Amino acid sequence: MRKVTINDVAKVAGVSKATVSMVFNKKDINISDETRQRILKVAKELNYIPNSIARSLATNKSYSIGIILPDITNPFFSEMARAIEDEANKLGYNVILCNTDNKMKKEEEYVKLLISKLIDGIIFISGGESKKSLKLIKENNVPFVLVDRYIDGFEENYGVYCKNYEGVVEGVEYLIKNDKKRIIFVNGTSTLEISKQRFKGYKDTMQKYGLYSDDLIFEGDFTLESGKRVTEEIINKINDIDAIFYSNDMMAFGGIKVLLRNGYKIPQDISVMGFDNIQISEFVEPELTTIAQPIYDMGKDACNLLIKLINNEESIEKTHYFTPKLIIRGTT
Amino acid sequence: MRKVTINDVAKVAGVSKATVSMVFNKKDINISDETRQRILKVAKELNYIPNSIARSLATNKSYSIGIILPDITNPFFSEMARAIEDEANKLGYNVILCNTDNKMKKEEEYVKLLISKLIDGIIFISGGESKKSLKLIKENNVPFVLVDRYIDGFEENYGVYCKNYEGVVEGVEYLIKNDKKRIIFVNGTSTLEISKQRFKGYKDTMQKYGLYSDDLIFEGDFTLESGKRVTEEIINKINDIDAIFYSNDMMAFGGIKVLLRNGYKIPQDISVMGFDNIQISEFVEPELTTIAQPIYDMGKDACNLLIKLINNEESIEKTHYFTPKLIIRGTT
DNA sequence: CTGAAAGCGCTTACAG
DNA sequence: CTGAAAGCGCTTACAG
Repeated sequence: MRKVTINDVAKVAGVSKATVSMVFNKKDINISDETRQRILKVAKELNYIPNSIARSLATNKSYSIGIILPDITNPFFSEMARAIEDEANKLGYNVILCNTDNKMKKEEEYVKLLISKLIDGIIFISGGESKKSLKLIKENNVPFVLVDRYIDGFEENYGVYCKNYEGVVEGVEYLIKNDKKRIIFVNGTSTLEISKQRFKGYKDTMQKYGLYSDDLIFEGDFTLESGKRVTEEIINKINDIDAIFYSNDMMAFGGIKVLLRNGYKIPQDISVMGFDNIQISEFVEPELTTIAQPIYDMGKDACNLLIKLINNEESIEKTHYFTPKLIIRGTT
Repeated sequence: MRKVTINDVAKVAGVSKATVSMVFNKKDINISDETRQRILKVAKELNYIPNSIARSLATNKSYSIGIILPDITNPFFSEMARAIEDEANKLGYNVILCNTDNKMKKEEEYVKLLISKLIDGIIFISGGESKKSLKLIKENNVPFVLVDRYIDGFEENYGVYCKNYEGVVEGVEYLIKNDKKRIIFVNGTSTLEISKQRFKGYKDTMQKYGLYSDDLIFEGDFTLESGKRVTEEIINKINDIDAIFYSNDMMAFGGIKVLLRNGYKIPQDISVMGFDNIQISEFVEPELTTIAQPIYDMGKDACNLLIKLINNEESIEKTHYFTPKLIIRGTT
């Protein structure tokens, strides 16, 4: 059961394969309507599915993009991936999924793989410095868009980010306006640029109101587990806490568990705020007050940007900054 | 900046491209160690990355598999996808992600796309009957493995499933043993085979103990929203509820919210049980008692099975059934 | 131990 | 309006 090829269609329709090719690629201005119809009919009868691998080899275009991210299991990334895939599909591209677990080695291997598959472009949510990977990508002239995670030295590249600093400022201002004074900040992995930005937003705002103090700062790694661990540490060490600002939602969930189990009432005893607004923040009870990143829009935008790059539509703004938004729910 | 090809490597190394090809494909038994080393060295210097599109065209193998699923944003599927991608990657394959939203039309379009990309195999988590899609897949001799969702008329095909019936039986038995008598069952989309199996597990067990009654049955569609909606209906209609068995975790989360908001204490007033054991079931407080599907193992197994099929390793069991397991947590 | 040549299924100037 | 031919970058018998 050999697959039917363009040759089969051409033979049956009594034309050359060039003509068939043109019809299928809509470069058929010069082909008589009669011929076109005949070709289309034959192709249908034969259940012809064009071999896009052969096509890619000839055109040097794969209509595939790669999406490199730490872990699809993390709701933030799965929502992002969903947005990207939706948009890519709409524009005729499909998406190769790559989970890196923030490992530089895995990133690099995936990049090589993607290049070897003649990928048209890459959406890259980096797990760290990603030096070698980015070098490879650039050497091979593969268009790419960085998302979410800033990378040192790549400020000049195409990227879609969130205004982390402003988001945290808005959150802290809100807490302070509601008479919270002792506001703990739980930072994420402190080597990441986004963590630095979020922390700075907190620090600047607290200092502005004369509320800053070093001993209010703790550090997790963006995981639920770390949220639990840090929160236990917090309630052992610190008295009279008014609120805890977790720099992402996952850590906030972990924190809420620990607080509830230790008899704290949320928000009566302690207010809790997160960052991201992943879907689950509405699952927990009370629902999480958080700084919402427009995750879907960011993914969609990143994909659009990438595909514009692929099509050589230059002269576009290189970096896009999305504005996060305070969403007040039950934990404050 | 043309990409470097096998020809470039061959020329610089002073050999034919056939020799280079053989070295890169480990078919180099016949090649002198000296030549091999020289080729490898040149390749490295030139940063040669083989063009696997060309390779695919020549070998009719893409080392890509497609994974068709309803929605990567749903934690059950993202955990599954993660398992599949991990395993695929380990075996040298990569994964094209396809979200269908349970739409038959989207499934079909993706199948065509995957076939045109010479995909080696497909992992198919169907969103319904999927007749046309499966017909296409079969006509084109693409190996495939069904996962999670049974499809009528395809019992004879390769598939990886969970023993839904047994799982629910175990859960209901457990509730009954703990003196629950009025046990509500919230079914999922009732047209799906998995829903039928889960419902039957409930019905048989309840009848066995003389506890069955039609008015204890409700129906959602596996979404959080439907869990909320149905639960509101339940507390308006039914008195003296001992427990609610939701046929997946997402609906249970929705239900828990509604129960808590209406002043019910869990598990003191009402016990709650879910099905799946997605990661989030540990995020909520109290943590969800649920029937755990071995999601990761199932995904891993499905991927392994598929790749065996791709390699023509026949004589394997066609259908794999995984046994779910009761996990007792805070809601019972 | 290595090379020349055909072929995978397309696309794309070019010629007519 | 349509076809012949070259080429995309590999692999794979086959010959020596």
